[in-house]
Amino acid sequence: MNFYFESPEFSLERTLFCGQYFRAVPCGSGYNIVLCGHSALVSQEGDRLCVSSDCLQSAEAVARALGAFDDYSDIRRLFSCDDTMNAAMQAGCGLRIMHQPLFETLISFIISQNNNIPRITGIISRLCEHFGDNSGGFYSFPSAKRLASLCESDLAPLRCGFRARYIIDASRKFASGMIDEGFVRTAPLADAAASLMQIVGVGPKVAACTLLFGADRLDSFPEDVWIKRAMAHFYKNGLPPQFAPYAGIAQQYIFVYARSFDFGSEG
DNA sequence: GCCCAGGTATAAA
DNA sequence: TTTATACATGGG
Repeated sequence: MNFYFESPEFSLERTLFCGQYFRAVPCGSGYNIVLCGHSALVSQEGDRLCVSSDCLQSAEAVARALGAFDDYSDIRRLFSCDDTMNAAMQAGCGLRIMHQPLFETLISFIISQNNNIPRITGIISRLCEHFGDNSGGFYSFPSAKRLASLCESDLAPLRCGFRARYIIDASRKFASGMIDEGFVRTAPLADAAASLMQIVGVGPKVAACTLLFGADRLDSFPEDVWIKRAMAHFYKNGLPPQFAPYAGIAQQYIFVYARSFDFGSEG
Protein backbone atom coordinates (compact mmCIF):
# COMPACT_ATOMS: atom_id res chain seq x y z
CA MET A 1 0.00 0.00 0.00
CA ASN A 2 1.10 3.54 -0.71
CA PHE A 3 1.24 6.13 2.05
CA TYR A 4 2.00 9.79 1.46
CA PHE A 5 3.61 12.26 3.82
CA GLU A 6 4.02 15.98 3.37
CA SER A 7 7.68 16.67 3.95
CA PRO A 8 8.71 20.16 2.87
CA GLU A 9 12.43 20.95 2.76
CA PHE A 10 13.18 17.22 2.75
CA SER A 11 15.29 15.51 0.10
CA LEU A 12 15.02 11.72 -0.02
CA GLU A 13 18.07 11.29 -2.25
CA ARG A 14 20.33 13.61 -0.28
CA THR A 15 19.30 11.83 2.90
CA LEU A 16 19.87 8.32 1.54
CA PHE A 17 23.11 9.10 -0.26
CA CYS A 18 24.99 11.59 1.90
CA GLY A 19 27.10 8.81 3.37
CA GLN A 20 25.08 7.65 6.37
CA TYR A 21 23.10 4.74 4.91
CA PHE A 22 24.18 1.81 2.78
CA ARG A 23 21.04 -0.18 2.04
CA ALA A 24 19.16 1.86 -0.59
CA VAL A 25 18.60 -0.06 -3.81
CA PRO A 26 17.28 1.89 -6.80
CA CYS A 27 13.92 0.56 -7.99
CA GLY A 28 12.02 2.36 -10.71
CA SER A 29 11.72 6.01 -9.74
CA GLY A 30 12.36 5.22 -6.07
CA TYR A 31 14.43 3.08 -3.73
CA ASN A 32 13.95 -0.11 -1.82
CA ILE A 33 15.11 0.29 1.73
CA VAL A 34 15.00 -1.72 4.94
CA LEU A 35 14.94 0.50 7.98
CA CYS A 36 14.19 -0.25 11.63
CA GLY A 37 12.87 -3.67 10.69
CA HIS A 38 10.52 -2.35 8.00
CA SER A 39 11.01 -2.82 4.29
CA ALA A 40 9.60 -0.19 1.98
CA LEU A 41 9.75 1.30 -1.48
CA VAL A 42 10.24 5.02 -1.06
CA SER A 43 10.02 7.79 -3.61
CA GLN A 44 9.44 11.50 -3.71
CA GLU A 45 7.40 13.87 -5.81
CA GLY A 46 7.97 17.48 -4.88
CA ASP A 47 7.20 17.95 -1.20
CA ARG A 48 5.44 14.62 -0.96
CA LEU A 49 7.21 11.51 0.29
CA CYS A 50 5.65 8.24 -0.86
CA VAL A 51 6.27 5.17 1.28
CA SER A 52 5.02 1.88 -0.08
CA SER A 53 4.85 -0.57 2.77
CA ASP A 54 2.57 -3.21 4.28
CA CYS A 55 0.77 -0.93 6.74
CA LEU A 56 0.51 2.67 7.88
CA GLN A 57 2.45 1.93 11.02
CA SER A 58 5.42 0.63 9.02
CA ALA A 59 5.29 3.52 6.59
CA GLU A 60 5.25 6.04 9.42
CA ALA A 61 8.16 4.30 11.12
CA VAL A 62 10.15 4.44 7.90
CA ALA A 63 9.34 8.10 7.27
CA ARG A 64 10.27 8.93 10.86
CA ALA A 65 13.55 7.00 10.62
CA LEU A 66 14.40 8.88 7.45
CA GLY A 67 14.00 12.12 9.36
CA ALA A 68 11.19 13.23 7.07
CA PHE A 69 9.24 14.66 10.03
CA ASP A 70 12.21 16.56 11.41
CA ASP A 71 12.22 20.31 11.01
CA TYR A 72 15.65 21.83 10.45
CA SER A 73 14.47 25.41 9.96
CA ASP A 74 15.75 26.58 13.36
CA ILE A 75 19.06 24.81 12.81
CA ARG A 76 19.42 26.25 9.32
CA ARG A 77 18.70 29.69 10.73
CA LEU A 78 21.41 29.17 13.33
CA PHE A 79 23.90 28.13 10.64
CA SER A 80 22.93 30.92 8.26
CA CYS A 81 25.18 33.52 9.94
CA ASP A 82 28.13 31.73 8.34
CA ASP A 83 29.05 32.04 4.65
CA THR A 84 30.57 28.59 4.30
CA MET A 85 27.62 26.96 6.00
CA ASN A 86 25.23 28.81 3.72
CA ALA A 87 27.00 27.36 0.71
CA ALA A 88 27.14 23.93 2.35
CA MET A 89 23.45 24.02 3.20
CA GLN A 90 22.71 24.78 -0.42
CA ALA A 91 24.82 21.82 -1.54
CA GLY A 92 23.17 19.53 1.02
CA CYS A 93 19.74 21.07 0.77
CA GLY A 94 17.10 18.77 2.23
CA LEU A 95 19.39 16.24 3.88
CA ARG A 96 18.39 14.84 7.26
CA ILE A 97 20.38 12.91 9.79
CA MET A 98 18.57 9.58 9.86
CA HIS A 99 17.47 7.71 12.98
CA GLN A 100 18.96 4.30 12.35
CA PRO A 101 19.10 1.46 14.86
CA LEU A 102 22.20 1.71 17.02
CA PHE A 103 23.63 -1.75 16.47
CA GLU A 104 23.04 -1.65 12.72
CA THR A 105 24.77 1.72 12.48
CA LEU A 106 27.72 0.49 14.49
CA ILE A 107 28.25 -2.58 12.34
CA SER A 108 27.79 -0.58 9.14
CA PHE A 109 30.51 1.87 10.12
CA ILE A 110 32.83 -0.86 11.33
CA ILE A 111 32.51 -2.25 7.82
CA SER A 112 33.07 1.19 6.32
CA GLN A 113 36.59 1.59 7.65
CA ASN A 114 39.30 1.71 4.98
CA ASN A 115 36.64 0.75 2.48
CA ASN A 116 34.64 2.25 -0.37
CA ILE A 117 30.92 2.72 -0.62
CA PRO A 118 30.08 0.13 -3.31
CA ARG A 119 31.97 -2.54 -1.40
CA ILE A 120 30.46 -1.49 1.96
CA THR A 121 27.04 -1.84 0.37
CA GLY A 122 27.87 -5.31 -0.90
CA ILE A 123 29.19 -6.56 2.43
CA ILE A 124 26.16 -5.26 4.35
CA SER A 125 23.88 -6.81 1.77
CA ARG A 126 25.55 -10.20 2.17
CA LEU A 127 25.50 -9.84 5.95
CA CYS A 128 21.73 -9.38 5.89
CA GLU A 129 21.14 -12.14 3.34
CA HIS A 130 23.14 -14.65 5.32
CA PHE A 131 22.13 -13.80 8.86
CA GLY A 132 19.05 -11.57 8.76
CA ASP A 133 15.43 -12.67 8.64
CA ASN A 134 13.73 -12.91 5.29
CA SER A 135 10.32 -11.29 4.95
CA GLY A 136 8.89 -10.89 1.50
CA GLY A 137 12.27 -11.04 -0.21
CA PHE A 138 13.84 -8.40 2.03
CA TYR A 139 16.26 -9.16 4.79
CA SER A 140 16.35 -7.55 8.19
CA PHE A 141 19.65 -6.49 9.66
CA PRO A 142 20.84 -9.35 11.89
CA SER A 143 20.58 -8.85 15.64
CA ALA A 144 23.56 -8.61 17.98
CA LYS A 145 22.45 -11.87 19.58
CA ARG A 146 22.44 -13.68 16.26
CA LEU A 147 25.88 -12.43 15.25
CA ALA A 148 27.25 -13.04 18.74
CA SER A 149 26.51 -16.73 18.26
CA LEU A 150 28.84 -16.89 15.25
CA CYS A 151 32.60 -16.99 14.94
CA GLU A 152 34.92 -15.19 12.55
CA SER A 153 35.04 -18.00 10.01
CA ASP A 154 31.23 -18.00 9.77
CA LEU A 155 31.55 -14.51 8.26
CA ALA A 156 33.81 -15.69 5.43
CA PRO A 157 31.01 -15.42 2.82
CA LEU A 158 30.81 -11.68 3.54
CA ARG A 159 34.38 -11.19 2.28
CA CYS A 160 34.76 -8.36 4.75
CA GLY A 161 38.42 -9.13 5.43
CA PHE A 162 39.94 -8.09 8.73
CA ARG A 163 36.65 -6.57 9.85
CA ALA A 164 35.11 -9.96 10.64
CA ARG A 165 36.85 -10.00 14.00
CA TYR A 166 35.53 -6.53 14.80
CA ILE A 167 31.96 -7.48 13.90
CA ILE A 168 32.05 -10.49 16.19
CA ASP A 169 33.57 -8.51 19.04
CA ALA A 170 30.99 -5.74 18.69
CA SER A 171 28.13 -8.22 18.58
CA ARG A 172 29.29 -10.04 21.70
CA LYS A 173 29.79 -6.82 23.64
CA PHE A 174 26.29 -5.70 22.68
CA ALA A 175 24.64 -9.04 23.31
CA SER A 176 26.30 -9.41 26.70
CA GLY A 177 25.12 -5.99 27.82
CA MET A 178 28.68 -4.73 28.20
CA ILE A 179 27.65 -1.95 25.82
CA ASP A 180 24.34 -0.45 26.95
CA GLU A 181 22.17 1.39 24.47
CA GLY A 182 20.67 3.64 27.11
CA PHE A 183 24.11 4.69 28.24
CA VAL A 184 25.26 5.34 24.68
CA ARG A 185 22.21 7.50 24.06
CA THR A 186 22.32 9.57 27.24
CA ALA A 187 25.84 9.65 28.69
CA PRO A 188 28.08 12.65 28.05
CA LEU A 189 29.37 12.46 24.50
CA ALA A 190 32.94 11.51 25.40
CA ASP A 191 31.74 8.75 27.76
CA ALA A 192 29.37 7.36 25.14
CA ALA A 193 32.20 7.30 22.60
CA ALA A 194 34.54 5.64 25.10
CA SER A 195 31.92 2.99 25.73
CA LEU A 196 31.78 2.14 22.02
CA MET A 197 35.56 2.22 21.70
CA GLN A 198 35.81 -0.73 24.06
CA ILE A 199 35.08 -2.72 20.94
CA VAL A 200 38.13 -3.93 19.02
CA GLY A 201 38.25 -2.06 15.72
CA VAL A 202 36.09 0.82 16.87
CA GLY A 203 38.01 4.09 17.03
CA PRO A 204 36.90 7.71 17.23
CA LYS A 205 35.56 7.84 13.69
CA VAL A 206 33.33 4.79 13.88
CA ALA A 207 32.17 5.78 17.36
CA ALA A 208 31.28 9.30 16.25
CA CYS A 209 29.36 8.12 13.18
CA THR A 210 27.51 5.57 15.28
CA LEU A 211 26.54 8.24 17.80
CA LEU A 212 25.41 10.68 15.13
CA PHE A 213 23.53 8.36 12.79
CA GLY A 214 22.44 5.68 15.25
CA ALA A 215 21.90 7.39 18.59
CA ASP A 216 20.42 10.80 17.75
CA ARG A 217 23.57 12.47 19.05
CA LEU A 218 23.49 15.52 16.79
CA ASP A 219 26.44 16.99 18.66
CA SER A 220 28.66 14.09 17.63
CA PHE A 221 31.23 15.16 15.11
CA PRO A 222 32.71 12.38 12.92
CA GLU A 223 36.07 13.96 12.25
CA ASP A 224 38.09 12.06 9.68
CA VAL A 225 40.77 12.73 7.09
CA TRP A 226 38.23 13.93 4.60
CA ILE A 227 36.46 16.29 6.90
CA LYS A 228 39.72 17.53 8.35
CA ARG A 229 40.85 18.59 4.88
CA ALA A 230 37.58 20.34 4.23
CA MET A 231 37.52 21.95 7.65
CA ALA A 232 41.12 23.11 7.36
CA HIS A 233 40.16 24.70 4.08
CA PHE A 234 37.00 26.39 5.33
CA TYR A 235 37.67 27.08 9.01
CA LYS A 236 40.98 27.99 10.56
CA ASN A 237 39.74 27.57 14.10
CA GLY A 238 37.14 24.84 13.74
CA LEU A 239 33.39 25.27 13.57
CA PRO A 240 31.89 28.32 15.22
CA PRO A 241 31.26 27.28 18.84
CA GLN A 242 27.57 28.13 18.73
CA PHE A 243 27.13 25.29 16.22
CA ALA A 244 28.33 22.73 18.76
CA PRO A 245 24.92 21.28 19.68
CA TYR A 246 24.43 20.45 16.00
CA ALA A 247 28.05 19.94 14.97
CA GLY A 248 27.15 16.59 13.41
CA ILE A 249 24.57 18.17 11.14
CA ALA A 250 26.94 20.99 10.23
CA GLN A 251 29.58 18.45 9.43
CA GLN A 252 27.23 16.47 7.21
CA TYR A 253 26.33 19.55 5.21
CA ILE A 254 30.02 20.31 4.82
CA PHE A 255 30.77 16.74 3.84
CA VAL A 256 28.33 16.95 0.95
CA TYR A 257 29.61 20.39 -0.03
CA ALA A 258 33.29 19.42 0.15
CA ARG A 259 32.65 16.27 -1.86
CA SER A 260 31.38 18.42 -4.71
CA PHE A 261 34.85 20.02 -4.84
CA ASP A 262 36.72 16.73 -4.64
CA PHE A 263 38.75 17.78 -1.60
CA GLY A 264 39.47 14.11 -1.04
CA SER A 265 42.38 14.21 -3.47
CA GLU A 266 43.88 17.49 -2.29
CA GLY A 267 47.17 17.48 -0.42
C1' DG B 1 51.09 -4.50 -10.69
C1' DC B 2 49.80 -0.15 -8.12
C1' DC B 3 46.75 2.82 -5.61
C1' DC B 4 42.96 3.84 -3.01
C1' DA B 5 38.85 3.31 0.00
C1' DG B 6 34.25 8.77 5.60
C1' DG B 7 40.03 3.79 9.92
C1' DT B 8 42.26 1.30 13.60
C1' DA B 9 45.75 -1.34 16.25
C1' DT B 10 50.35 -1.77 16.91
C1' DA B 11 55.07 -0.84 16.87
C1' DA B 12 58.55 2.18 16.56
C1' DA B 13 60.71 6.99 16.77
C1' DT C 1 52.86 12.06 22.05
C1' DT C 2 53.36 11.92 17.22
C1' DT C 3 54.35 9.15 12.89
C1' DA C 4 54.60 4.89 9.97
C1' DT C 5 52.55 0.25 8.46
C1' DA C 6 49.75 -3.72 8.04
C1' DC C 7 45.32 -5.05 7.54
C1' DA C 8 41.44 -8.15 3.44
C1' DT C 9 39.12 -7.15 -0.50
C1' DG C 10 37.94 -5.35 -4.95
C1' DG C 11 37.52 -1.64 -8.45
C1' DG C 12 39.87 1.85 -11.37
